[in-house]
Amino acid sequence: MKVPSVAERVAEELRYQLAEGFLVPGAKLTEATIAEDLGVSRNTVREAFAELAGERLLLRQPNKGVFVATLEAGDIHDVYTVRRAIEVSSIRTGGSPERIGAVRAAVEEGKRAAAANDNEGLGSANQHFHGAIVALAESNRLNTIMAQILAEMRLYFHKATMNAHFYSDWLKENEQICSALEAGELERAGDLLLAYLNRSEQQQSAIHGE
Amino acid sequence: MKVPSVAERVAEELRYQLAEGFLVPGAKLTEATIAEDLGVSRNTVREAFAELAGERLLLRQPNKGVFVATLEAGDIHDVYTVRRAIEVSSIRTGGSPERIGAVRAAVEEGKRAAAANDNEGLGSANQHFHGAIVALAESNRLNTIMAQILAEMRLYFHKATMNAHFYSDWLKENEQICSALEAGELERAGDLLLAYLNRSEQQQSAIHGE
DNA sequence: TTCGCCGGATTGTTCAACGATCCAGCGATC
DNA sequence: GATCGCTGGATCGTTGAACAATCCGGCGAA
Repeated sequence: MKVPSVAERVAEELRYQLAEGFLVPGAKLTEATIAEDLGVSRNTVREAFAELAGERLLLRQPNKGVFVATLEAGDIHDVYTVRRAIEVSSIRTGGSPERIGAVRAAVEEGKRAAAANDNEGLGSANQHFHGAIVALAESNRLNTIMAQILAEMRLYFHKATMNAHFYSDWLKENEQICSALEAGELERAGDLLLAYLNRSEQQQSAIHGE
Repeated sequence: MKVPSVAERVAEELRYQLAEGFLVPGAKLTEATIAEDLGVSRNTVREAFAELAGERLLLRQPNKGVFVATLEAGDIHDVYTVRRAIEVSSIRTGGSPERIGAVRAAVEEGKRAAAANDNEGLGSANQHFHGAIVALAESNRLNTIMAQILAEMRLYFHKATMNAHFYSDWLKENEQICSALEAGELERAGDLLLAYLNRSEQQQSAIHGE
């Protein structure tokens, strides 16, 4: 029976287009255009913009317009700093068996995607994996923070910048991390995860502007 | 020369009133009333509401209105889970001498407030202390997350719930943490900070609903 | 007492308008 | 030929009014 508000649906549609890469970083979004395209009022678009700007997906420049967020110098390090903080902290809490099961499920999802040569599926499986790790901490706030970070990464590090062998390493590593977690070796799981995040940051830095 | 937008100023005014306790948790904010009080349009108020709702300071209930956020069951644990993740992680990065100096400055600020019996000052000094710790990591995103968490805590754990001896313990502890940080004993500093956060959570849980 | 309906109040959304601000282009000046 | 300043058009920021949808409290009927 619940019907999300129009503004919410507009935000959702924009989020989708951002994740799919239909809107590339730096692109300008004109209020009137979006309003007309989606058959909605300019004020409503405005509200959606405010929401997405709060999530750092859009950048609002007063009197100039809103633009799809672009990667500034230091942003990569910034994002990974947040991930190190919340992912490592979360995995070290251990988590309930159900939550650990969700992590395992994400690992298996990745294996299936790899077997099917589904590059797209590999990406989302990896995101599910890291989302499941944060979920171990049972904190709504951490979960939403992580969801925003993952949305940012989908935007910045889009399919174009992702090649297949990029994921292949992760699979083995995710498996190791998950095994350590299941075995209760929280210290080791945290160390493995931290090492992965550090290496991933290096790779991304090397690919992008550096 | 930069003039923040009207919506931004409205949001700022509401943030102030929330921090000062003029607006208590659970209170209803009627769009028309706020608009008239601040001499601003209803649409503008709406935009400010959206922003504050994104910061979890206000809760939006569709077709019912916006209310000052209230502490739900599990929220205390949730907030402290976030703090443990980002504060401990930040302090373990060490940080530049300038940033460490900022932490030291916050400690001294607390001492002065204690000497002057300035209860109000003690509270903000403590917030500066923890903000400075997060700033060690040099991450804009972590800083804004922490700022939001601190705003939430100002709202929930307001002066009324704070008594003087609540702070007195912290002073010595902050001093110890800061000393360990200055000495480069990052592990110990992190452990001390973690212990403090755990104890603080227990205290708050005991005071509130439990 | 409980149920259901009604009216007032508030929200969700749209629309039209106007001043403020920015930007590109163009001409004038050095 | 390059720089400066102006002008016009486009877009944003904000307002005010309007109307449907929804919620809430109260009142009457079963």
